[in-house]
Amino acid sequence: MGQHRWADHASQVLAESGHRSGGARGAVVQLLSEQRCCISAQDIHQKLRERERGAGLASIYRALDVLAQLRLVHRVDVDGVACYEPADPSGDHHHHAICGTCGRRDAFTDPDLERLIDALGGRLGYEVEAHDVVLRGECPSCATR
Amino acid sequence: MGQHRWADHASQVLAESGHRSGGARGAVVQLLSEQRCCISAQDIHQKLRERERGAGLASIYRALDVLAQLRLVHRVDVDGVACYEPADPSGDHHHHAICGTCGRRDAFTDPDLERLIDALGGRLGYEVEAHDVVLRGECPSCATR
DNA sequence: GTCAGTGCAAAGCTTTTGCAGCGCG
DNA sequence: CGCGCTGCAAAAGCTTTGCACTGAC
Repeated sequence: MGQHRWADHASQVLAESGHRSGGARGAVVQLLSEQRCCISAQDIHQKLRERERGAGLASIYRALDVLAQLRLVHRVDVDGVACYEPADPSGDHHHHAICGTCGRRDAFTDPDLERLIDALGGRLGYEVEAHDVVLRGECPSCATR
Repeated sequence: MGQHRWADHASQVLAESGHRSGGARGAVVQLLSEQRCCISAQDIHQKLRERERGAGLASIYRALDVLAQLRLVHRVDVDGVACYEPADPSGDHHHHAICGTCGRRDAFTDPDLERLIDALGGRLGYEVEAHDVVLRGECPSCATR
């Protein structure tokens, strides 16, 4: 999905659910829409400070909390810290490969994987609402070095 | 794998790598071997205190750290807290389904899933060392209630 | 004007680290 | 009888909460 589309979609959903626009939360939405992969609250804080528009750390956490409850972002825990990324409203989503050496994070999708996981939920009797897959190892750059 | 076998295996690997036995770490290994699914450091602390053999929280974290580095336990992050479980020395492993309502954790295995994930690593160019799959939703008990 | 949103500071949690003493090998 | 292990306490993150103020509607 295009970045702008998500940012617009998010603003719209926020407005429809009675939230006000502008301010710190707007900056968070804007920054999130530009990310290629998931990002932590601390990283958001720092990146916003590098721009003209700083924001309090607490406001960032509160904004992310609201966005997560509206299902506009996904939360992914990476090594004990919470990372967030825009959620595709169409339901498409991806998973992550994380390099243990350089910290690089890559996203990938796989339809077979999704089908398999759906089937698994049924087998277990679980009403599966979400699922995460994380691969850990060395990224192509680090592996050949 | 049987519980005793893992506890014995762990003790043996610890001894072979120059670690001493007994004490807090022994209690952690013993407790871990009795668990059906992953458990957090805080839970270990509390369960050990309920028995005769308490252990300092710091010692538990240090023990888990050593065990993880020797690949005797797997670390799984659940909602921002680290959980640990015995690792099968034969390489077999399982994944987790977590109920968002009651907190129940179930383990499951699936050979197809393992194969698919191995193939994915190759496609991405990653040297995959580990992977985690987490299903979130409602367990059979909560879903029908 | 009202009330959600914001920023700062303080508190809460999990996890890590420093250090002195104990005890296994 | 040395050095690893332990426990306590303090410190170091990440995240949440309290409170007064600002600004959107």
